[in-house]
Amino acid sequence: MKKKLFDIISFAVTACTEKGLLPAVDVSRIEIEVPANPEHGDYASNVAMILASQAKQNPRKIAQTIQENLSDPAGIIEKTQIAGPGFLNFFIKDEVWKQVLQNILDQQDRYGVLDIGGGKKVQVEFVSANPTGPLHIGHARGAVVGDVLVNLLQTAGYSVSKEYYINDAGNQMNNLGKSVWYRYREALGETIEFPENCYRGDYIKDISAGIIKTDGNKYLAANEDETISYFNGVAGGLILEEIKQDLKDFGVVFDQYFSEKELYKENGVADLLASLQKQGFIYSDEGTLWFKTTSYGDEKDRVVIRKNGDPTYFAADIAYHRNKFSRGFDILIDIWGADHHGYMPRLWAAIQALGHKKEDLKIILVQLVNLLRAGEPVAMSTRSGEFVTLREVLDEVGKDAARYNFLMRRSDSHLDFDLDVAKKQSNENPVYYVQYAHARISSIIRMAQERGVAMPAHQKIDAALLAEPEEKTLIKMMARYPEILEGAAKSLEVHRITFYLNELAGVFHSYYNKNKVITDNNDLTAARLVLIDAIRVVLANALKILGVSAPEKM
RNA sequence: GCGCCUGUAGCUCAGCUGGAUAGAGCAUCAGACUACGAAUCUGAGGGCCGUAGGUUCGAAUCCUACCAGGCGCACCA
Repeated sequence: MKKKLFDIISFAVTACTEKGLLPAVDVSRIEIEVPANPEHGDYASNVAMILASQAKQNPRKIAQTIQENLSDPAGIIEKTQIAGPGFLNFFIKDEVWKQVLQNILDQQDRYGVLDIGGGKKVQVEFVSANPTGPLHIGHARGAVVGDVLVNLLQTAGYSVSKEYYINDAGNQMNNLGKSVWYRYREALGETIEFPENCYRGDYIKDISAGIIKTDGNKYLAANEDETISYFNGVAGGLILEEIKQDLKDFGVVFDQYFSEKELYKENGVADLLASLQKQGFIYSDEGTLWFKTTSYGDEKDRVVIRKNGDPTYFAADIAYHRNKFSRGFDILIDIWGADHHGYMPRLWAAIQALGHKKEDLKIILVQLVNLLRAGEPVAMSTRSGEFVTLREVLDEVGKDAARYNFLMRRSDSHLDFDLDVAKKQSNENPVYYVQYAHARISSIIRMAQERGVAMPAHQKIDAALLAEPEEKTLIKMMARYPEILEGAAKSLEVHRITFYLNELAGVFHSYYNKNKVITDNNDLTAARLVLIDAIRVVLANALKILGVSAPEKM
């Protein structure tokens, strides 16, 4: 709809220019928006105000000139008006709005599918937690945001792949093996002073107990380094499997798990660094290799090879991102916890050195979750083993409520997650509000069938009967659903869908309380059944993007 | 000290990338089931959009400086 109006307006502006009424002007900056106040029309454009400075004329006068030169071959405009400082307001004919009901019910679950992505290949990398312990509630937010973003971009016409980067080549993994090793010896009777940098969670004890069960105490006599390295692999594998299962139950299934170790195969990292050094992006200083990230705006250069010869995490990450691009992705999206924000400039520097544009790597920061219990902050740390796992939240709050909860806020705003409130599973939880609307509609349709009123063919209803204000509002809101998705996809802001859903459900509930769907008037009943069926489709489509179920009964 | 994020109703947050009279939910108060599902609805109160300047037809939104909170500032990941 916006697009149609944009064409009409720019056509009119061109006509004015040709007639010499307006100088040649740039039309690209004009905007078409939905006014907050319905008295201002269905859509409003700021053309005249934008053009005012270019054309050096009074905006209201320009608006009038444009208004007089509008042509509307498809006949969608009921009337136009000039208002305020020079807005050009458009009122769309009722018949045009009613047409969206047909569109929705013709397209069903395809309604809202867009082609703005043009099939471009996008990769979204998220969660990517080290397999040193189970996922906790802090990881859950990033998991949901990433998963929903993928769904959204797919709906918008991108070809999207979701990837989990397994950070399994560094010190932390070694500490994991060590932790298991200490617990192993402890379980076999030794008294152990547990080191500071080891993981203390109970899951470590479970893993060592498992090893004892199958292999007994034979590692006590074995080479310690080899044993730790072996335990490391065992523990990492087990934990990763658990992570995958937790994510799956949370509705998140990755297309690809990528191990950091892959990058080191066939000297991959070293070769890349050598070639970058040849190009002058890397220099050596007393046995340390530095990447010149400052030449791309970072505040200081960064080490890639330490004095002791070991590559840094950053070195591997450069190789990783080159690997991603080499797989043919046009756009990369990384989702990080906001505490890593300081890392952004150096990674952008790296991909630019590799010949890519900064815009080709988008980084979404997800603020950390502030965990509360009855209003009191809860300290969390993987190392100490004090944390609330994703699994616990899933078991107690449920997938739908947990996911919806994380989608209620912009990702870069801080989020308080109060366990006592979330676990209550009360109607304070907004997810039920939306699901209830869907269940209610399903129930009405069921009821109609029980009373012998079949769902009418949507092409045959008399849409003019839908004359209640709420009915018009509902239809217009549904017509805007694709525009909401487009805005969310372009800005990578998934929370917009959530807010849209709340609003749509709200208008429906209000409508429901004022009007009966099943009435004595057969034509009216038919029209209203079609209306609510369309609402049901839109609710279900949007909920599907969020990965939240649309129940027919609750 | 430097950098990033945030500051909007008592609380938790939106505000469509600069638009018309700043909106929801929760909480408070007053109402609505012999009606397709009351997990719902109707109404009321509640605001110096952190502060001060600037940009322009127009600012919660953009710029600058302060203030407050969070997070970073490793040859950790």
